[in-house]
Amino acid sequence: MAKDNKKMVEAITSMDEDFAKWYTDIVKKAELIEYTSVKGCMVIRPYGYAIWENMQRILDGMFKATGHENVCMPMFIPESLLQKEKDHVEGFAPEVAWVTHGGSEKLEDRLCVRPTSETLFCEHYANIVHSYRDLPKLYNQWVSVVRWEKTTRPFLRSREFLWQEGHTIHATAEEAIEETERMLNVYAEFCEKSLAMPVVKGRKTDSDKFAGAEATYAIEALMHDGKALQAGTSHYFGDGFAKAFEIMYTDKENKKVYPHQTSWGVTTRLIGAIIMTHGDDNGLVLPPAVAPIQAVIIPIQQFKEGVLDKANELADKLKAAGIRVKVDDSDNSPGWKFAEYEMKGVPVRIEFGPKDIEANKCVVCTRYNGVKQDVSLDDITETAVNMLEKEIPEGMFAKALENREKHTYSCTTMEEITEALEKNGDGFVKAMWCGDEECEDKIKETTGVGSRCIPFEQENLSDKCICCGKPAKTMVYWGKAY
RNA sequence: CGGGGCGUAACUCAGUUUGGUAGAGUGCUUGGUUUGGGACCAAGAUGCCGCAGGUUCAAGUCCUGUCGCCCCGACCA
Repeated sequence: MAKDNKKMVEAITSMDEDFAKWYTDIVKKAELIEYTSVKGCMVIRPYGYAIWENMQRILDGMFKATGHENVCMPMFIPESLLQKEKDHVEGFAPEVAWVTHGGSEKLEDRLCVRPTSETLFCEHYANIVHSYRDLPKLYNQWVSVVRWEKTTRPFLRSREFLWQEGHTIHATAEEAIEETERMLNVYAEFCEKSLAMPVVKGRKTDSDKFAGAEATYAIEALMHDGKALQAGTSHYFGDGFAKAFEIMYTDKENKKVYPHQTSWGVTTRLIGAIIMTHGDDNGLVLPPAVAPIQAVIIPIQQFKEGVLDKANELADKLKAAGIRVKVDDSDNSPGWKFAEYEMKGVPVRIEFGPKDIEANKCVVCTRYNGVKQDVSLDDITETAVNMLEKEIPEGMFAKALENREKHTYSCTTMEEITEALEKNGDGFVKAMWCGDEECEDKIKETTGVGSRCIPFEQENLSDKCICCGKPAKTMVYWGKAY
């Protein structure tokens, strides 16, 4: 009886039973976040924040390697500045938070808390860009932004969230377009290599474009429940913002011309993406590259002479190889610890007790597939490094890719879409499209799936639009989205 | 913004139908025994029953209002 009660308290809801509940169970029980008294604003706890710090470190290195510099813009935007670009303000105004008072005094011009910083960068660029010699500027910032969302969910949609926003300005359209693509590729590489999460690269349809952009590119990932998640975006602005903000430079021919801009971003939503891509009914499963703890050592019969000492020695050995390792010498039972670190998604667990010491080995268990094996202490460093750098990320990627393939359906009629979704569950639908927004809307209305992106990797499934039957222009990925 | 659900201990919840001393399990603290899949025994500490009014001799329970959170839709990273 006591045992049943315990299960009720400790267990997480299974994915099949209620995916949304499973998700919130995980973010709470893996100690990633805690709710606060402000809706949509969460405490990112040390374990969750450490994941973000690891993401930051890797991405920031990639940004620096591609020539970018970090800056920091203010968090307030005067209303007049936000309104300079028409589409932009229309897109964001409905969800901005306003500061109306300074102390007890009402502000003449109210200030919005940045929902994104295009306008701030533009104002700044107008001041510092004068000559072709000033270009390009390849800037990025790591900050938080605020969007007053109605429906909020930890990591996936919060009112304040952490992100990086890159903002670049270039002499030519070609250069800016190249930058847009480069950064999308950086994101894709990061997701696939560091997060072991397969993504589809493509362009957004016009109806789904960023407010003020000429073209929006995105990487789309498929979550375990068959819903799509936009994992990163990269926008090409052309010279639209430059015109609105009067940014001009003098070119080599001594003519005043408009520069071309881009922006691109990823957010803490990626943590949500990891949860929903790799997680299982035992909890979180973290890709080694971003796991705060990569290997946890669980001493067995730790009260016995020498066990803890040897465990710490083993930890030191692994640390020396650059592995983030923890020895859990708390007085919880081994079984409790197994469950705890599974919940927290630690990629590698090492069980280590008297039997192992005697046999000069340890028991290594990999989180993503649950496989347990004996490894000689002579080989443990090499084995662990290989697991963390190669075997686990590759295995996780393959598993995620398999799930995506299983839930990707090529369809040539509307009925096929409905059938596929009903029979196999939500997922990506590949179908041809004429390019007409009316058809886009109609497909969503009748089948429930919206356009996710026009993938760069095109396939010719048919010559006709799945909706109207007119000649098709492109193949589109459709899906239900987060 | 529409629909649904919920606010009682740190957590999960019972108690509300029919008003009458504030409950359980888990967790926490202390001591002991345990340790290869969420161990066991014993002793403890913990409550503005979301908030504000009202009805009543008496309100966690009834009435009115209000705030918040979660889930599902529509929209958005």
